[in-house]
Amino acid sequence: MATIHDVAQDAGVSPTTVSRYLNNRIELPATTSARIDAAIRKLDYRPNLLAKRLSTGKSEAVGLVTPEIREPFFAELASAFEDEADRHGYTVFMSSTRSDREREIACLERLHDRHVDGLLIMTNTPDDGTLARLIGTRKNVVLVDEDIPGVNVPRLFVENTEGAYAATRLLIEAGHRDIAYIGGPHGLLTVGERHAGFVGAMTKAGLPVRPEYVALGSFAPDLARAATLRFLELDAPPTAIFASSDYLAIGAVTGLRDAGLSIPGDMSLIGFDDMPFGALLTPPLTAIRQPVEALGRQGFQVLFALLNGEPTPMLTRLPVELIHRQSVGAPRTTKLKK
Amino acid sequence: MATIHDVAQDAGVSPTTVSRYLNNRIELPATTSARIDAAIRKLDYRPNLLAKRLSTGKSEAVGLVTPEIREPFFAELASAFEDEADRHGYTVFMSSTRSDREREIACLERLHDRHVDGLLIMTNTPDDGTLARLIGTRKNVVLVDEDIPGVNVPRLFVENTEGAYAATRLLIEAGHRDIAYIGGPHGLLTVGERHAGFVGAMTKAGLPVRPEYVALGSFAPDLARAATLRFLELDAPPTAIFASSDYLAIGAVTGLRDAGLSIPGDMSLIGFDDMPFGALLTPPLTAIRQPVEALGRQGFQVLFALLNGEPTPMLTRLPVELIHRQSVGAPRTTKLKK
DNA sequence: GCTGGTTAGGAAACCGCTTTACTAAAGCGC
DNA sequence: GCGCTTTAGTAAAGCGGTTTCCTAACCAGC
Repeated sequence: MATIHDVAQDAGVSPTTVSRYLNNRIELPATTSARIDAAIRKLDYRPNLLAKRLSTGKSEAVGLVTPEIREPFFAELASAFEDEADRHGYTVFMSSTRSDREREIACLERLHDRHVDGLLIMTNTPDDGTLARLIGTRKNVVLVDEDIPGVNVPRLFVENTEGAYAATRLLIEAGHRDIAYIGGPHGLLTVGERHAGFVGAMTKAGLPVRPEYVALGSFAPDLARAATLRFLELDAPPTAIFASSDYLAIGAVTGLRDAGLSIPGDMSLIGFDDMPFGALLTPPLTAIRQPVEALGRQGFQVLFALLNGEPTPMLTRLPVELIHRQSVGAPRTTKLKK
Repeated sequence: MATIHDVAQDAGVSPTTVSRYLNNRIELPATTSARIDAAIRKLDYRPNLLAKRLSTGKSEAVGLVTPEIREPFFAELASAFEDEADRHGYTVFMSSTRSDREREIACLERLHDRHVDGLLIMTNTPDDGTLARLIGTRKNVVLVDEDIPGVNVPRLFVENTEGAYAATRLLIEAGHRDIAYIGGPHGLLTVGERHAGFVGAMTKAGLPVRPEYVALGSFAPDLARAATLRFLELDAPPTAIFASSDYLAIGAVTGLRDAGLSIPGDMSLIGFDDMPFGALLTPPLTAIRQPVEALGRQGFQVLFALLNGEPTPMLTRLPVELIHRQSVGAPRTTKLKK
């Protein structure tokens, strides 16, 4: 492969000149630049990025850390992030940590290793402080969707509380009083905020938040399914369920289906995320839509600003939106068959 | 940040020694190695990967090129691929080309630029020869899922023909004679093979393949929806549809739902891929399952072998599996309401 | 005490590019 | 034709490793 030296030699100038010409750090007479251009074309020269990076200390690559790229929420976000990065001339290293702390740490190391210039991190397992400590020592990190307590980096979240409030309000306005809530793991910002929104709406409406109607624990659909079946075992099962992610809603749908119940006839259901598959469920899932595309794009933009030393908002909240579909109806009037 | 020189100085040896020690290219007396280890720990030394790569010419990173990471098939595959790569100490550069030829080419360039050591490429738009020509000049490329005609690199496909044959057989055995087929864009191996499997099964059963029952064109669900509605306009609409991808099946489901028809009562439907959401549809989608996890893992393994100069199979075919669910039933006995 | 083989480790070139500091030559004003 | 400013470049020192020779010191054998 041709190097900058070969080009320089062919064009009869020094490598310095070629380098500076290529990086627009010099004005060259037309004849000289023409010779360089010709040499580049003739030799099919392409700068060795590795060398360039070693020299400049920049990699023009950013990392995207997701818990699991298979999950539509992260895949959608990744897609938007990558598109935006590409548009700015950055390539992206993508990692699925599978919620493994070791792998999350490895990604941070990669940043340390100058593998990437910056990192957008999404996590969905509560941090014991390890991550926070590590991130504290790094530059150019942006947190999206979920917080890691104790780190002082730009963060991009959605209006979780407002969204959950709106979701709960919708159920209340449909006439529900016995509303169950399925959330994710304890100790997560999104979980806490959405729960707070739920509690807020209930309280404001003068409705009790009954502990047996609340299931927190994980983001696994299976647990949501189990929680749903547990709700149905109660003496007075709820008439509506608010699942704080579409993934959890799927578990609820499965549970209800297994129990032979209909949505929204026997049980109303509302999700949070509004993933494409939500519209395909029967009935199509009513949900709070997260602006996932915007989350990805703005996530990159914030990171980009950070990389360029521009001022960045330390906390951005993106609005959510209520998407009306058909999984919410009036409370059932008959008893559930057991 | 500490460099190898700092470590060497602190340990009282030369950088050469540290480098060789770190790369297991030298046997050192315990006292010396202990001093080096201590220095590394003390200085929190981490080798600069960029420098290492420039020096060795290897990047220990591989690229994964997908048309669209948002699509579950690719996301699932990416997840498995990444996991396998991680296990081998490789990091992965992931790209969503959005089926943009320019971006596909850019990924290939990245390989050229030694950004990555190898590339696993998935495409779903027919090639006009551009890609083939470019790949011809590159080393360490593996093709997965879809072929690019005219390139001589290891390829990893599934048994498309057999799968389509089995899907069609299932419909035939359920009593269907008027079976429609929705495929992807012309000129793609998977499309051709699946179509061939469909035609094969029909012919073998002595059934006619009616051109008005065949819709080829793209992988967009919307087109599948439109095709489905077109089928319903026919004087004698088919009684079953074989969609050659789950994504297309979704379009068919939407079309049928819009037409107020039930599955499988009015129309049987079978998909190809068996994505997680298939099980969530109502009714759950019967489909040919592609071994997407294996596709990802073996894809990496083949690439890994290639990188290490080991012999690699030039063509691997992974078996598919028929997943029985509830979207296939007996042909309707009554006329469709128009 | 000399030779030859280990052991332990180092000097220097190199990977390909960037960048700082510097200069030769041309142009210009007077 | 002398000094000053531009113009058009260049030499060389990095960036942080790896790797190919080397060599100094020690020891065994004769």
